[in-house]
Amino acid sequence: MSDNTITVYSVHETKMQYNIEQIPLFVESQQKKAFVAFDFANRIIQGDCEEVLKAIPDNSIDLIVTSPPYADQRISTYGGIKPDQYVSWFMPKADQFFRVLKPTGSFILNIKERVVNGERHTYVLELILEMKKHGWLWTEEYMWHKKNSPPGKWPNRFRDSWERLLHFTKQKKFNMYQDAVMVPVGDWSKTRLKNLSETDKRRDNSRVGSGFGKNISNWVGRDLVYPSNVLHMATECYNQQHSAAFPEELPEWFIKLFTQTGDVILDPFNGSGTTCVAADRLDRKYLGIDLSEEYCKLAINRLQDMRNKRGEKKNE
Amino acid sequence: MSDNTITVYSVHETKMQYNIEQIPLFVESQQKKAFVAFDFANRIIQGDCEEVLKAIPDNSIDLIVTSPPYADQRISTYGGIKPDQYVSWFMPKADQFFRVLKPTGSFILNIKERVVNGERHTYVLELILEMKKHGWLWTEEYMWHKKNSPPGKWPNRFRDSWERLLHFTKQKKFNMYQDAVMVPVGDWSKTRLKNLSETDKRRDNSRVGSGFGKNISNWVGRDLVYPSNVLHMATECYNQQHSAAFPEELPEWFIKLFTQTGDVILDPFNGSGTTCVAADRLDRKYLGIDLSEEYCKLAINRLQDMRNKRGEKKNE
DNA sequence: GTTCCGCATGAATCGATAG
DNA sequence: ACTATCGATTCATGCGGAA
Repeated sequence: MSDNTITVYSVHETKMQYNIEQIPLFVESQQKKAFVAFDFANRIIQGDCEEVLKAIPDNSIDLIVTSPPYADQRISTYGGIKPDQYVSWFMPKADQFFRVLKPTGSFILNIKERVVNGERHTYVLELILEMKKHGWLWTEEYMWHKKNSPPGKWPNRFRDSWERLLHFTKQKKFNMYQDAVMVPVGDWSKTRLKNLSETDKRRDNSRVGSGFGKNISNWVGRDLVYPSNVLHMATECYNQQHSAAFPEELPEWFIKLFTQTGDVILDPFNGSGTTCVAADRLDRKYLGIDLSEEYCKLAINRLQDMRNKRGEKKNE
Repeated sequence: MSDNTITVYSVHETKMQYNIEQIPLFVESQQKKAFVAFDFANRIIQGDCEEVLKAIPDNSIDLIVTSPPYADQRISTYGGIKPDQYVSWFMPKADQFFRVLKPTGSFILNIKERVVNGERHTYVLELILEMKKHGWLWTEEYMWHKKNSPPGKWPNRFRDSWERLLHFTKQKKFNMYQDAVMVPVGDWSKTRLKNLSETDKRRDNSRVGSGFGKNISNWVGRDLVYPSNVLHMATECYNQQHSAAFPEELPEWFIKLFTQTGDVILDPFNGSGTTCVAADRLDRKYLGIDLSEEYCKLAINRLQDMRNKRGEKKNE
C-alpha cells in the first residue's frame, strides 16, 4: 500500500477489464466533502476498512454482511490477530460500521470462537458485550449450520459444524422484509397436503359445498412458511485457490431479508467478494473493502464474470 | 418443605409405589459423614440443589446434564429469576456442581437467552465468563437444533429454533467415549430426517426399553462416522400435563458420550426427570433433584413405568 | 393390522391495553 | 414512565381415532 492512497476498482461493461483509480482519502472535513461526491456504490476498495470508511458519510449503508478474519486466521493479510487482542482490534472498525449504517439498517457478523488450549476462547462473548457498550443492539443470533463441515478428529471434541451469525442493529425498529425469504413448507404437510387433496377430490364427488372443502381452501396455495433462525447451508469454495468465507446463499438470504432493490450493502472484509456478488445479482449496490490487492482483483473478476454471464443471458 | 428435611424418593420393584424417607441433611461434618453412607444413587430428591448437594461427597458424579429454569420461566416453581440476577442466582449452585463432579467428568448445560426489550439478553454470555472465573473450562458449545420450535411471527425476528448446550469440564482431559455415538454415514441420516415412519420405528424401539444397542445392531454392516457438534432433535410435546424440557434423546446422547455403564449422572434441575429416565435406561445410576414435589413424583412415576415395562419385556 | 388425518400443544414474542 | 396481563401470530410433531 502506498501512502495516503487506496485503490478503487469498478466493474465496466467491457469484458475482463477494470479501471483502477487513485483517490486521496485520508483527509480532513473540507476535502472529505469533496470525496463524498465520489460514488462509492458498486466499488471494491483496497485498504483498511477502518480508514476507508472514514470517507463514507454517516447513515449511508443499508446492510453490512461480513466475515472478519477470525483470530489467528488470514495471517498473511491481517497479521493474525491474537485472540486476546481481538476485541480491541475489532471495535474501532465496529464504530465506523455504526456510523455509516442507516438507523434502519442491520449488521450481520459471521464469527466463531477458536479453540485455544483445549477451550473455546471467549473473545466473541466479550465482543458482543463491548458492542453493546458502543451503542449496538444485540437483536438476534442466527445459527449457520454448516452441513459439510471440514473433517477432523480430536479426543475432546467433534467436528465444528456451526457458526454464529450475530445480528446487530442501531434501533429496535429496523427494516425487515420477511416475505422475501419464505420457504416451502416442510415435508410433513407436503405429504399430508397431497393426501388431503386426494381425499378432497373423493369427498368432492360425494358431497359438494360442505364445510370440509372450505377447510381445504385454507391450505391450498399456502406453500410457503416463514423460516426460523437456523440456516442450513453447505460451505462452498469459489475455486481451488481462494475459499470463500461463506456460500453465496448466505449473504443472499440476509440481503433479501434486510434490504430492497437499490439499497447499499457493505462488506468491510470483502475477501473473494461473495457478499458483493450476491448483492449485485439481487440488484442491490455494493461496497467491498479488503486489505489484499489479490482479493480485490479476484472479487472484481468474479463481479465482471457474473455481469458478462447475465449480459449473455439477456441477449439470448 | 419442612425445616431441615428433604424428601428422598426411590423406585422399587412394586408397581406404582414409592418410598419417602425423611433424612436430615443440613448438618455439620460429623453428621454429614453419616449421611454420606446413604446411597444417593438412583434417588430423586426434593429440595434446593444447592443445599442438597452439600450432602454429596466431592468428586462423586461422572456427568451433570441439566436444563435450569431460564430467566422469567417456570415461575410457579422457581419464582421466575430475573435476567439481571441470573448469574448471581446460578453461580453458588455451579460451585456445588464443580465440587461434586469428578475431575474427569463433564457438565452439560442446556440454556438459551431470552429476548428482553427486543434484544437478546446477555446473561448467558456473562454466565460463561463467570463460570471460567470459578474454575470451569468452557470446553465446547454444542448446538441443539429444535426442529419443532414454537410458532410465532414478529416484525424483528423469526422463530427461535436453537438452544445452547454448553460443555464445561474441570480439566483439559476428561472422559469421552466418541465411538458410543457414531452414526451411519450419509443416506441414513437423510432418510431419518425426512422419513417420519423411520423415526417412529426408532422411537418405539427406544421406548420399549431395550436401549439403543438393538438399533445399533441394525446398523451393522453400514459405515459409521463420528457426529458433529450440532444435534437435530425435536422437542417432545406429547399430550401430557408436564412437558419435558428436552427430548430423551438429548441426555441419552451425552450420557453415552461421556459415561460408561454404572457411572453416576446428576440432574440438579430434574423437572419431569428426562435425564434420569435416560440414565436408567442406559444402565447408569442417576440422582435427580428438584424443588417441586409434584415434579419429583412425576419423575419417580416415569422411572417406575419404565422399570415395569422393561420387566415385562424381560419376561416375554 | 396399517395408514391417514384432525387436533392440541409448545422454556416465544410483540404490541396494545390497563392499573 | 413503568410493570402486568392478554390476544394475535404461527408451524412441526405426536397422539388418538377413523378409514
